Amino acid sequence: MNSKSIRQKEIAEKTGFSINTVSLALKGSPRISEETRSIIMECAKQLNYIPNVVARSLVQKKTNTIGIILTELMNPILTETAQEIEQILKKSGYNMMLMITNSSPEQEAEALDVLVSRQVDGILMYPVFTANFAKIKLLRDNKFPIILLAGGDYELPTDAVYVNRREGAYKAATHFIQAGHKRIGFLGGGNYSDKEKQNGYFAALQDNHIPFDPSLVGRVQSDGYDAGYASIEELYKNAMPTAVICTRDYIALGAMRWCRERGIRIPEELSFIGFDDTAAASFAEIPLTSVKYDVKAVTEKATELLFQRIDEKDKSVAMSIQKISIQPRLVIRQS
Amino acid sequence: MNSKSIRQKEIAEKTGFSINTVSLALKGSPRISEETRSIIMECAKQLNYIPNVVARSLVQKKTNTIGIILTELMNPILTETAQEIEQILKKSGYNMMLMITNSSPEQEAEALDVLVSRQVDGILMYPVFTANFAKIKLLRDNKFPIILLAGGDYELPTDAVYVNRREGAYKAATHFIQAGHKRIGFLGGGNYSDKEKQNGYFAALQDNHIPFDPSLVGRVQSDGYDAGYASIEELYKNAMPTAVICTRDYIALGAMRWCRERGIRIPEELSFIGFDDTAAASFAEIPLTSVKYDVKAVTEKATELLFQRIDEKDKSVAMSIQKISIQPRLVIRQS
DNA sequence: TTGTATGCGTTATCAG
DNA sequence: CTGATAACGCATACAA
Repeated sequence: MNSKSIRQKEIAEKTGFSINTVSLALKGSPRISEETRSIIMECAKQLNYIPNVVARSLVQKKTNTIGIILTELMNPILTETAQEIEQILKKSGYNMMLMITNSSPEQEAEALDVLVSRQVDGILMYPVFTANFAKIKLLRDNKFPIILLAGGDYELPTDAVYVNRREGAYKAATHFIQAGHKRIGFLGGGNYSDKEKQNGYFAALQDNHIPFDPSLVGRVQSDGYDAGYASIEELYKNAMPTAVICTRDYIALGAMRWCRERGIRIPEELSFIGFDDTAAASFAEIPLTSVKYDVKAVTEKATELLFQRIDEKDKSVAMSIQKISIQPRLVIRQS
Repeated sequence: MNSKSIRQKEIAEKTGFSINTVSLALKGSPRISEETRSIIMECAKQLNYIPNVVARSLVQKKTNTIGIILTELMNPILTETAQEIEQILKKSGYNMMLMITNSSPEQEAEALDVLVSRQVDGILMYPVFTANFAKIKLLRDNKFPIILLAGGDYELPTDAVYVNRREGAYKAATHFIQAGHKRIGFLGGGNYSDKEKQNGYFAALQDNHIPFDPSLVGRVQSDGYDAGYASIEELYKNAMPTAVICTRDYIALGAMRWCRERGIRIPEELSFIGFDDTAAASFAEIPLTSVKYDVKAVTEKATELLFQRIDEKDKSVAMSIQKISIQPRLVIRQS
């Protein structure tokens, strides 16, 4: 891409060897004599030769690129996911093409198409919902390496590594129950992961023989601080809970602010548990108990699995589909 | 990449046309009759043809890929930067290869090399420091499109779009001075951007004829919440400031917590201003006044400039080097 | 309107 | 140990 781009051809002409010899020498093939190798290397350095990875990818049918599809980046969990994946990939000689879907199925479909046409060696994706499962299944059927970072419960025969949100909510509810709470609220949105959490909450109530009161389940319009602030009032006034599970830390923090402004004491009058164990949870005025999403565990397992799938493409044997579930952990603080 | 990868060749054989005709028809060339075009399109759809962008890139000498180099992703400013850039690039038909340097000059150099060898059409980078300026200059001299997202003050003839941190600190200090503060502290780290802020702080003191007391400048070891918490004590006890400018919101929030735990009232006894206007600043117990880093302005200007540089490569004319400075704005809250 | 020939920069195959 | 030749999949100039 320089003004005069140096190719192997130039250094072949300069040194008098064939292009082939140059190619072999540059990648340190043992078939080339030490002497000519050093001549070629020297010349390459002098001309500031930079290999053209695009050409190499074309002939090797391998781009050393992994596509990452995320719904957004501002969610701290996904930020960390992206960062961790980048670190791991780099160590293994891969680079990362990052696509953000804004939780739009159309953008997700587009991202999949783009990545496939760019010949990425594999894809890690945090799916929007189930909208593109047909497309994903098609890829999977063609042995394309693709791992989902969520949705182990999905009815889709695809590899997935995910945090068991249902279990997280179950643990949160159980924690409240053991502390003597009887009226435990739930505040979340309508998306799939929140539904999973809600199921865990229900299960804990049921296992502990606590009757379910529908008014204890509040709905939130978005998943930010403001939404928590805006939604807690209705839940609080209608159901009078003594504890509330919120599907995101920020929702809990917003709700806690609403309480603070009205003199409702936390945790004496009302307790909270959030999800994801974000930094904000730990340094809130009243540090928030939270269900920790173990990003490192997810990214490590997911990349490991992805690399296995990539290796498999050459061989004929293939592992069966893997659904790897990571257990969440409750980080107990003062809320 | 499918089990049997469909190429233009296959659809040429199937339809009886030449590969060339197929190629032209698929990209909707007007030179192909409507009839054969629809035949070819139909066949392509049926075979689920996916173009090989790698091959296309090789011949066109254009990858439609932009490299993004960031020091990290967990810093909210950089998270937003990455997300915004992705959105803008997508609209213009580009995709993004993301590299994280962990503030290591070695990793930064490596990232530059990788991106160049991958033939990206341009690079946007948030530089670690000045370590790789020779390399960057070399690229720039070869007309490689590269825009720095920081460091307008750097002595480097390269395009840059950045937020004027010096000006931000100047505004913060002036705000305090106008509120009657005489003993204004400064809490920051030793990196380049914090130095710039410190210079703005000095300038404001000087312009308002406030004598400078070295004990008012505190040093922080990292740039997180804990660092602020740990570092405010020394500054407070040694210099007894009535207001403190912190180089990051999190530093301020940590310091504010330390004060709260000791009954120091904010803002009556001690005021704070942070930098970046992060979400955490707005919903802190005492909402934090902060110098807003206008990510959207930076990313929009930077991509615009980058696209111009990319266009220029074809033409012989070239703009002179651009240093675009974005003015920060003080978001005043209750701290 | 369509087909032929050539090239993008590299690696792979097979001789020598 | 080294060199000639053919791929990789697509796009382009030039013919027909």
